[in-house]
Amino acid sequence: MPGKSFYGLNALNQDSEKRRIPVTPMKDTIKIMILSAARDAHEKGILPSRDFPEVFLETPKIEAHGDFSTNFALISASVQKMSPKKIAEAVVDRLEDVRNWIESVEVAGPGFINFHLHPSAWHHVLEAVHTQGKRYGAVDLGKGRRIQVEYVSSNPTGPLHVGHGRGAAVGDSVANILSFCGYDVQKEYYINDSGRQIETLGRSVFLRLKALLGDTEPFPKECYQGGYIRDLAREILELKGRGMALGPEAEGITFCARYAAGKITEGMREDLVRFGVTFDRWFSEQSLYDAKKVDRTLSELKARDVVYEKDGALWFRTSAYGDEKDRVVVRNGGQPTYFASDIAYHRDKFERGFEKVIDVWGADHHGYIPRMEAAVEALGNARGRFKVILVQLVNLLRGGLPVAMSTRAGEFVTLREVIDEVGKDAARFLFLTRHHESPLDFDLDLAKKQSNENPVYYVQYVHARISSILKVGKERGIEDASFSEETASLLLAHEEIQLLKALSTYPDVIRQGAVFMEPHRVTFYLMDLASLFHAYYNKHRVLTDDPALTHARVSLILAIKEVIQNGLFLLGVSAPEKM
RNA sequence: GCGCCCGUAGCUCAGUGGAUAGAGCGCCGGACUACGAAUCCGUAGGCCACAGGUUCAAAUCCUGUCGGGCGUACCA
Repeated sequence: MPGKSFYGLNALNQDSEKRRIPVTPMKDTIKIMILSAARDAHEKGILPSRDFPEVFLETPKIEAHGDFSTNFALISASVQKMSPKKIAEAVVDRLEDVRNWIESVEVAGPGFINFHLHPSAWHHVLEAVHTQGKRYGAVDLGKGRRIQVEYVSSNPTGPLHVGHGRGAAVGDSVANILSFCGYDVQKEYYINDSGRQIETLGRSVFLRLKALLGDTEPFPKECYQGGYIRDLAREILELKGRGMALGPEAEGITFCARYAAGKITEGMREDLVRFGVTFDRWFSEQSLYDAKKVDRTLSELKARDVVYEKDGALWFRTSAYGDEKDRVVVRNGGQPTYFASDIAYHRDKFERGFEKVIDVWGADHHGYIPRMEAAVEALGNARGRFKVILVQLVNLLRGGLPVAMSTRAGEFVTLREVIDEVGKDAARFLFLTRHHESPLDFDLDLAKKQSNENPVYYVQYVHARISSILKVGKERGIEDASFSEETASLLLAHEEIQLLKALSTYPDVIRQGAVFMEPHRVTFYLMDLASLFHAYYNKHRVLTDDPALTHARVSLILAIKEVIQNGLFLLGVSAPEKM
């Protein structure tokens, strides 16, 4: 116990030590200032209650309201039974500006406390970015805890289309952000390589195969219509000869199903690699059956007494866990439903030791969420350990007009085609320019445009531009761009302070992106930062006649480059040196 | 019918209860003999769908209404 307080004193008293730990974001430091001022006011008997709310510090939209502002006094009013203004004044009177950051503090409006900081306060941000480098913004939320993100998981019955691309972009970026924030993340793809759909796939290919040999039987509507089915049939014909089509149907279908599913899965894997998405594991549904895990799951459900028989089928009492009705897990006839294997799959995930399990689903599956949550809970896992991220659909446009897509007719624009046409970077970035639950118009023509209409290049251009400046700088003999307190203090232009402020909020953006699992926050942040940089660039020269100022500015743009690169990486987008 | 998501500038969208609601695009007018003009600067544009409620404070939370999307299978 004595050690603890000693440590605290020690850390506060040594000025030089203090300077070496600018790692604490500015906001936290100011929050602590406010709290200790409030405590002090309480001890002096000015504030009656010692029950203080959490301090929210925000950056006001209006510059006249300061660099930071807090509603602390307002939300304390009811507890303290005092007017917000009086509380605010009591706090302001006792603020101890240990780091000498504060230029002025004022009580404004109904009781806001507004902080105006010295420009020098912001220079520490630059130090933080330089010392932390690639780790800048990496708030440790996960502390090494294991989390799994499962995404795409498209059935191997046809190629990936644009909608899957959005799911891939969102899932992959969420996984990246969580990983950056200290979680031990596993990226997984679930392959539905079993059941009725796969049988239909096999039948489709088998029938096309027979047709190749002159069979005139009409092709059923419920079969997969796409041209890729014929291609697969041709491959099989080449591989196995005519015997396959003429032999027993059941065997033919089974072979075709397995062959087609394997081929299609392989194709999806290749498309995803081109898209910059790689998984740690591809998990086969069939493997659950092979390992008897579906059976064992059903036994466990029986043991837990959450299933019952009715009309010859086995029902899961999901309604007892918030679902609107009970669901069948084994059909009349003994066939397990997909729900059964999904339960087994999620049981397996938790058995593998993940503390949290995230599924990224298309919005058309949202009706499935309550039953899956019910299942997870019925198996003894706390509700919060399972989360579904819903991704809304994508409307594909070309020049503002919708591109006709019909999955059933087999006419759709594949993800592969989109990547080939607009490029991986543009596609991934644009998929992340919306909240994932908001529908997205994806315009192929716009995605290709190398103009201000296309935000990808706007952000990447910052990186290329800075790289270019650094190159020129190097030619002029500027080698050292490391942080230095003396030169950093020369960064006093309004645009420079704005950039430093923007850099200081990056950790917050990342934290929110991780907590809410919303990568679009990073996208928007990057566009804002890019905008500030471009404005700065057009107004000020980085490479000047003044060596000290040049050094300061080079170290500033280096920090911007670092953050841009880092943010783009989290989105799965490259940061080019040249464009 | 019931459930979920959405309704914010002409268009596409941000906005975890805070002060005067923000971007981009589009329109119009400007800025390169200097580090990359894929850039920048300047105007204009709003009953945050509507009506109540909660509170010091609501685009944000609650209830209802209207409009759009999706779901509501012994399909996935």
